[in-house]
Amino acid sequence: MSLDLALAALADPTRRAIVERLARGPSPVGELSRPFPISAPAISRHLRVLESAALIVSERQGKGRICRIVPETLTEARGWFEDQTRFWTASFDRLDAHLAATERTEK
Amino acid sequence: MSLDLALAALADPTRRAIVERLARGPSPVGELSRPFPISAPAISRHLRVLESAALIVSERQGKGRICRIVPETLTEARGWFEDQTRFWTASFDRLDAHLAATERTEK
DNA sequence: CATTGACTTAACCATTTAGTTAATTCATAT
DNA sequence: ATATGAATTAACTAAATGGTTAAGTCAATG
Repeated sequence: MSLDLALAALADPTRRAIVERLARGPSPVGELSRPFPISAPAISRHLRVLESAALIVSERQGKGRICRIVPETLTEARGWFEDQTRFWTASFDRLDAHLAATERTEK
Repeated sequence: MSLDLALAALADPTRRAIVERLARGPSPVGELSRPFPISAPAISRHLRVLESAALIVSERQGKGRICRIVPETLTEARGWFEDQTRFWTASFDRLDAHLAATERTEK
């Protein structure tokens, strides 16, 4: 997975809305595009961006095309945030320790 | 917080590296920029992007400027991913239930 | 087998982005 | 008062992005 591609893809509100929709279950392209006031080609390109970021996959189904989410990619991206917030928590703990030590020293 | 701004900011590998560094503790700009092969103005603009996304704050300190992370913003962004993966888990559960129901019916 | 429906590709445009070098600000040290 | 150091602002360029309309693909249907 490329975190670059995933985060860039998710930075766009239209694409994020599409992902939010797909997290609730698969959907054909036509239905996905319904809520948005932009042209079909615009949606098509958003989907391609999401697909090259491996956030979704799609397959033909009759005339149309059905999209579904790739949960693993979302999970991996989530992992980055968890790592960072974990580090921060650790720093916070170290700060606590430092303050405690300082206070002890200054007594 | 704007998830748009936060994710767009974090989509760039240089900025993500800066955040990773700052998650471990505050740092002056000069030290932050050391690992990167780009000019000082380029770093300066990356920092401004991070700051307008509320991912970091900075304050003057003598000649230079010190940056520190804003953990809340990272936490809120993480929340989005948790929400989505939670929904996916729920869908998965529903699929389980559906399959179970189907199997029951077909028996 | 021609038509229709559902998308995608092509070609184009305006805006944003990430980088550059040169000039500027602002606080300390001489 | 001036020079030095740390970083930012200005001005510019090349590439990427998100939108448009018009044309093309491809499976199902009449």
